[in-house]
Amino acid sequence: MTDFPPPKAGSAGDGHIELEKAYDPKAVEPRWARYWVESACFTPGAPDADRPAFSMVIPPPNVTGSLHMGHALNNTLQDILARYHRMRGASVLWVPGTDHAGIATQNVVEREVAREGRSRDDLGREAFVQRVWEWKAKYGDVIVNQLKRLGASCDWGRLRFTLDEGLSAAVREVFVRLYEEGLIYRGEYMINWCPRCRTALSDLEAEQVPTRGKLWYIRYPASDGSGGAVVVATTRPETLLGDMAVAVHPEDERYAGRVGAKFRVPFVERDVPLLADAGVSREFGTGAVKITPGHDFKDFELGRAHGLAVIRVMDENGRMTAEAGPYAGLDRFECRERIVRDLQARGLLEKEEPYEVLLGHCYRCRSVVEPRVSLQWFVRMKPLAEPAIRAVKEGRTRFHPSHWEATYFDWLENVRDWCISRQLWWGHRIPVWYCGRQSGVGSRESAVGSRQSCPPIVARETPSRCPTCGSEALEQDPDVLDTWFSSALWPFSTLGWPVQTEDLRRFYPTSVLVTGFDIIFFWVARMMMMGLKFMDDVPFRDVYIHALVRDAEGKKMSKSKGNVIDPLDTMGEFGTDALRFTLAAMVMMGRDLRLSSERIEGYKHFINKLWNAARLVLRSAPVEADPPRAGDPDLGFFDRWILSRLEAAGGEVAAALDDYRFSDGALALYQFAWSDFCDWYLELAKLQLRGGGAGAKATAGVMRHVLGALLKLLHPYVPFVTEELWQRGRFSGRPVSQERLPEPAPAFRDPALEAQMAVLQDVVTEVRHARSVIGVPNATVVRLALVPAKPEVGKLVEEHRDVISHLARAEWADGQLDGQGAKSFVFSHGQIHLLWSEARGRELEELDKRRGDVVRQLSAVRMRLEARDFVEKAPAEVVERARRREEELVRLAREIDERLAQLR
RNA sequence: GGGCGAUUAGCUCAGUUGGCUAGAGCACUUGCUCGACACGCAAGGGGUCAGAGGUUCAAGUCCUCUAUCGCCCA
Repeated sequence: MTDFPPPKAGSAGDGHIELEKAYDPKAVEPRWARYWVESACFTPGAPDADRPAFSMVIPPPNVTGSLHMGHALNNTLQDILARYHRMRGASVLWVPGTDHAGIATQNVVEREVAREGRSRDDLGREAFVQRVWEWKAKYGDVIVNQLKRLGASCDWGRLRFTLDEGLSAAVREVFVRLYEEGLIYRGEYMINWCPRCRTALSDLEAEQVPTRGKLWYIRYPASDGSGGAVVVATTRPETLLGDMAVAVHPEDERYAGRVGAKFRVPFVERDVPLLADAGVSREFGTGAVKITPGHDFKDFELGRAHGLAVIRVMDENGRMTAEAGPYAGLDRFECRERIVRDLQARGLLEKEEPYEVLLGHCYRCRSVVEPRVSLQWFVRMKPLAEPAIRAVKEGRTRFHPSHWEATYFDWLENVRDWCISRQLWWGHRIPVWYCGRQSGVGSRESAVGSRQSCPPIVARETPSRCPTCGSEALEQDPDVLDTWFSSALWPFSTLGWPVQTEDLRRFYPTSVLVTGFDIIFFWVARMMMMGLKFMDDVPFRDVYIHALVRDAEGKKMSKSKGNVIDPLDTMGEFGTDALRFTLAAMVMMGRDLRLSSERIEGYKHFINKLWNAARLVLRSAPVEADPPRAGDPDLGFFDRWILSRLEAAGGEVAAALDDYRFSDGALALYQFAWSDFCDWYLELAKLQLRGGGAGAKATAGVMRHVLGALLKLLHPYVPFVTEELWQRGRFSGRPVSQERLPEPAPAFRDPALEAQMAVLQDVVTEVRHARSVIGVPNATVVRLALVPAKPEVGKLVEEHRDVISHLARAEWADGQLDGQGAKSFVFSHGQIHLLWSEARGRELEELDKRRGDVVRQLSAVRMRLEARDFVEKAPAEVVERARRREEELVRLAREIDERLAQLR
């Protein structure tokens, strides 16, 4: 392990340490980020029977990417878990890596090449792929470095890339085995095609977006020259060039008797039959629809059922083919306009009306995708989906929050086969070879009834000759696999599979996957399928699904809207810890999180507060101060109180994080640190230290102990400031990231004492309130008398007179102050009298106001107590509480009335 | 069309299996250079828990319906 970064000067040298007045994250964070990476302290270490394994794989960001708020959230949450479990003593492995992101990366490099005035075809496949690798070598680490800067405690030595050798071997192995088992097949089907990217897409990659379009009503004249016609409604008139039929619902009387008649498709002058098919909706348009088996999903199926031929009128660039007759060579959208114009000219356009259509858009380039018949590779999903459904039903993998299971089931239960081939150059080349020069590999649209005589060779190792005929003229399938195909293997491919590694044995299944709901289908479900298929076990025990980061108005952040909050800017302005804590505190189960820089600034203040609390502790309590022991008689009331509160806070954080309630843990620590520790304990500790003696020594020990424990508990959330303070405070010779979280120490828990403290806090607050009401200046020490409502309160107040007097800036008057012009206040624990006659106070209004509250509450409590069945049916304890409350309110009312009578 | 999730203070959100006076942060008002911190301290104002009905001794919490908003799938 490398040495700590050099400590700042400024220590007093006698065990008391002086810190700067304010925390400066910029001066601290880069140092620790570098140290954590260089010291390689986040490796899981050697196997150890005493240390349970905790593992995660990072959702690999695209190599083209740069850190956005979604990454910041996702990785902050993972890092909290990693650091928390590491500090709980687990052997933690968090595997980092990046994704080659086929289309996205290819697009980026294509644009780069285009700036040189060339296309990828100009370069040729090999040279282009080489360019992409060069690009990756140059820019591929950008996001990795940003993750390091975020503090992500990954085992950076195990950084993986989906196109690495090992991961490629995994991809080949999976492909071959699925092929051998008949779960991968090649066939000619309707797929989504992006004419811009010139590749097939899976169903998921074609996003259905409601789009404003039109519905055109087109007349197809009867072929018999009778002058009859059928009118069809369509949103895509240009496809009529590929029409092979017109279809109606079999029970639609409007077309009764006309089924079987022929009609003429305009422009191509093709005679097509009127078919009856129950799949046709009678409500849509005229009830008659055109059937284009080559360019529509439904029509393709319908065409198969009725034995219609498939013709393609559009090519891979979205241009019209020779089959489009007079329109050949036109772009698809231009063609649509021309067709509509020409229909109008021929009087074949009945009408057009506005219509909202669901249009598939390429999820990478936003182009409108075209349904297109082509020869592609597919994964048969049903047999893989079934075990994935069962694993979640049986609770072998659990979703958090669990309602996402419904989404998961819904997709898997209706899943369709997955088109996995992509007509790209950047990715895992499909491990299939075809024998013979004439195999027609390149033309994926003519392979039906292909001339090749030898079966395709599907192999893990690149073959040198055809096993069937011995020919050496082999050609590899030109396509690459869908990027998500390799992502699906990520939980085991990163651990070494197909080699049976030690890592696989130790860390598979991983403990939890942390990801956003938007990739449940794309990624989570597919990993489940592949993990169960090839590892015979689920890939992760838990799936924690978090929501999206939005702007303050709840809108999705996007560059075009200009509402993006850049995590890197934020980290520079407020500090990484502030950003991390904000994200963790705001992430509520399954709900979007509305981020604003005000919010982050607020938590920056918290970090500074922590810094200053440490500043006080480190300057006041020497390094050598002994940690507290339960039962030590030197421990004061308030020492025991803060130790008890610390126990509670530690327990809350652990319970919260074990349950993925990140925000509950964060808020518990926020409350503990700010309210309990700073506002109350440290103020009391100052007093205690001034008293000197054994009590002061014990308090110094408690101050350091609680600060140390707080730093550990906060460390998973805010690693930088805690690491800095741990080191500056000389808490141990190791980084806090390598420390163990405090073990639960139930001996320090003391709920009865906490209840007493709550009474004291009420008393102090009440005196402060009274001062404020009657306008006593802050600096003035006021004379105070207190009449306790109960003997216990009196005893408690007596024991802590000095403390109350200090915190409330008051000095005790002996005996009553009545009749000396004192102002009086009535509250739950008694009456307060303040000697203050200078200014006209607002005592009367205050008493009146309080009287109103008391009367209202009293009537509510009485109503309950007098209700017929309450006393009989409610639990005894609830009834008892109500009775006590009633008594208290009666007393308050009486005392307020007495006082008011005196005053009036 | 099917599904999921919301609706609580000006804003963003908590609120376990129904049970004390519905909480927090931010914002707001007032007063503060008391030896950690103005990135702060102290005190305070602010809510018919979307609406209607029901179950119950008791509903922000459970059930039904309505309204509005968001997301996913087709």
